[in-house]
Amino acid sequence: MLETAIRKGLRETGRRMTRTRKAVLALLERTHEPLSASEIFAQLQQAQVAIDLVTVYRTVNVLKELGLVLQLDLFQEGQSRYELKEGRKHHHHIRCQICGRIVDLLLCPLKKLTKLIEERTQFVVDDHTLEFTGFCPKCQ
Amino acid sequence: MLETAIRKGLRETGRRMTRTRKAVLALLERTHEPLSASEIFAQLQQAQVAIDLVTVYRTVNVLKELGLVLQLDLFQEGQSRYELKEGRKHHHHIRCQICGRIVDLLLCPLKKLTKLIEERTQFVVDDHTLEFTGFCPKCQ
DNA sequence: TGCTATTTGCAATAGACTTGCAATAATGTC
DNA sequence: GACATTATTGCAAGTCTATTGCAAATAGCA
Repeated sequence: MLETAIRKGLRETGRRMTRTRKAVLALLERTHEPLSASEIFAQLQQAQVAIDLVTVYRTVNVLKELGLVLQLDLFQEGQSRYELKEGRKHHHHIRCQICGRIVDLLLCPLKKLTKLIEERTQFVVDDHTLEFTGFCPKCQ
Repeated sequence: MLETAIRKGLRETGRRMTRTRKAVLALLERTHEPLSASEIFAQLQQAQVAIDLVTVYRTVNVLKELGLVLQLDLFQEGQSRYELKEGRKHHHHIRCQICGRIVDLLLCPLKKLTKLIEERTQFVVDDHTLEFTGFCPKCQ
């Protein structure tokens, strides 16, 4: 179970498993799209979980620090989204400009490119974002 | 000269060439890194150009609408940057996490990938971001 | 030069996210 | 299981980026 593994990570960094952390984790676990802080807040409110938006921000940041959650900044959305890492492979996303639906792209073509960039620029590449926008089948 | 071409684009959309638009354009023309609104504001202040930050935002938005300027959202920077398009090829960037230096990557490997994504997801792909972070030679 | 519509600056506002602090709750110890 | 310690929460306030309303200034044309 996910919760037990996470409890361990929390304890190791002097942190505690709390009602609100459980709730955020459970929500991310049952949701199959990356969620923004305000979406997490709204969904938990609807599920009768008492939580403050501030706590949502603090929670996703803790989960990010523990390496359990990934922060995404999609193309010109103006807010971050969060998704559970939980054994998932590195991947990217495409978002529909009309309905906002986000679909995972289970591929990353950038290993070779990263090497090329390191050679050309003498940078050490640390991370990258690659996000697409477009129009989904329903909205075309 | 760039200004004459731009004056035309402005007139065609019922707009005017103004002191502040000239100043922003000239700054972007002589700068070789994408600039944020607050950087444009600060640099113009230093150059004794009287301009309000609001006007900077409005100006870059107009230039974007005219297709003269590109808006970039680099990886987790929390602000947009703008660069002159002016006959430049589509390209991407890498930013140093230490000193913030931004270097152009004069390549884009995504044509084939875009096609593949369209086949797999049935989306029509409209745009993409691809930005790298890392450590530049001086900061390693 | 003068007229009119566009643009500007200022103040106020919006939205995402963070911080300070007192109150609350989770964990280890007895 | 109760207690003490320390992390966490909620609330209010603050920060930062960006936008909007409106009166005053100014570009472009006759």
